[in-house]
Amino acid sequence: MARKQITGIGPAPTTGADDTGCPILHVDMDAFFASVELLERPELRGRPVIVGSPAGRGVVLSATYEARAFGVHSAMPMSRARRVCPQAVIIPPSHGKYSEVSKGVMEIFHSITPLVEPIASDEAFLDVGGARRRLGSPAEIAVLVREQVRERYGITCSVGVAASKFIAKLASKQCKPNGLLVVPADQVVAFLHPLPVSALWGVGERTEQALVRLGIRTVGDLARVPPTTLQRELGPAAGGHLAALAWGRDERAVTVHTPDKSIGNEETFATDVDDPEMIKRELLRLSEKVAARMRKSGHVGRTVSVKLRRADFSTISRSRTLREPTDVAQEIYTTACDLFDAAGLERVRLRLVGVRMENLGPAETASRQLSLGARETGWREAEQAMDKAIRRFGPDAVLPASLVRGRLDEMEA
DNA sequence: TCTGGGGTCCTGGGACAA
DNA sequence: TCTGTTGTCCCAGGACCC
Repeated sequence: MARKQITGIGPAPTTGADDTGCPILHVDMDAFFASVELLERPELRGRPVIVGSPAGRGVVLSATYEARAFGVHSAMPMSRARRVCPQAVIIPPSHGKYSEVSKGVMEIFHSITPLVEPIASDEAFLDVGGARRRLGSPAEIAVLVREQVRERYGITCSVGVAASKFIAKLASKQCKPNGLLVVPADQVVAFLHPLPVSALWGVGERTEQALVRLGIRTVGDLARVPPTTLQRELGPAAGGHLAALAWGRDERAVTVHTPDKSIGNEETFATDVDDPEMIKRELLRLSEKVAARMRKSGHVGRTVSVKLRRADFSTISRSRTLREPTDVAQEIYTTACDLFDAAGLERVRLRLVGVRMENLGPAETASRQLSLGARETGWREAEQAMDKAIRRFGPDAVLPASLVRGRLDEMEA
């Protein structure tokens, strides 16, 4: 889903350009969540529609182009979106629906090439180098993808075609909505250099400010700065990365599978909370959620990380690496509570808490270590039994006692 | 005027071992 | 035995992505 607002003007959208040596497609669904919602509510077509939570502290997840015309964009606080576009129809998100459509769209991509790298529910890179003989040139394949997505799901997408992932991604962004843009290999620099520096991957608000302070506003400006200067100003990794991107150099291949590095959940309270008991109850709920996801995906993790955001939005994190990897909620929860206690934030108003497991590995490893007698508490078996009950009877079938108590408190209140 | 949730990656500092 | 160097791991924080 497009988050960055790219304002630079690229070349006119084209499908007749030379696509020799341009095997990479970046496919990006247009206003994906909003488009999916309009499938069920066609009467809203042509009207400003915002997908996001109508109550509480939320942000815009997706908005139709009619809403964007008023300045609404993804990640904007809902309160502000309502203010700038009061006539917008607001629809609460239904993630299940979006992942259904996303799954189907990814199937279309896989019918074209096995080299598909999903980067979000609504976008993916495709390497179509091996599909030319069967399906035609990359630009022809891009046309085919767009037709198939529209025919099967009635929603539009934009496709960038280029020699590298980075240029293909910029191209799809430039031709939105409902466009197709080929950037020929010999025109990469001409395409790239007029763009604002914020168009580059890795340049967010902070880095843009730092670059503007150096008098760098466009990618062309950036390209003229010696890489050593960029590395000094932005650090060795970011500086080197941007120096390469400014000349269109991006060697990354389309990667079909990247292993998960962490699994976590976080929750923003409806109102700020300073009651340690309530915060720990939330830590338990999040630990249960994270552990269940880990067991479902066959992961164990060694590092427990807790995120705490104060009412003023300042955020701290604390982590601890365990002796043995785990997927047991009770162990995660105990560690999370220790970390919370040690942070010294009792009676500090918090707006968000999060629990994350890092240092992931396959669960078989942990089972082997357990069978060697490393740790036998019975919690793992109990939680596996809980998983079974939940699969059979639904998410509320089994709850830890303290969470049941919390719910009763909420009901009484 | 207010800022979700799920992630990845990088940096820098401290501890520790070789 | 002490000191300096280097590499690795751990931890905290921040920037960035969708």
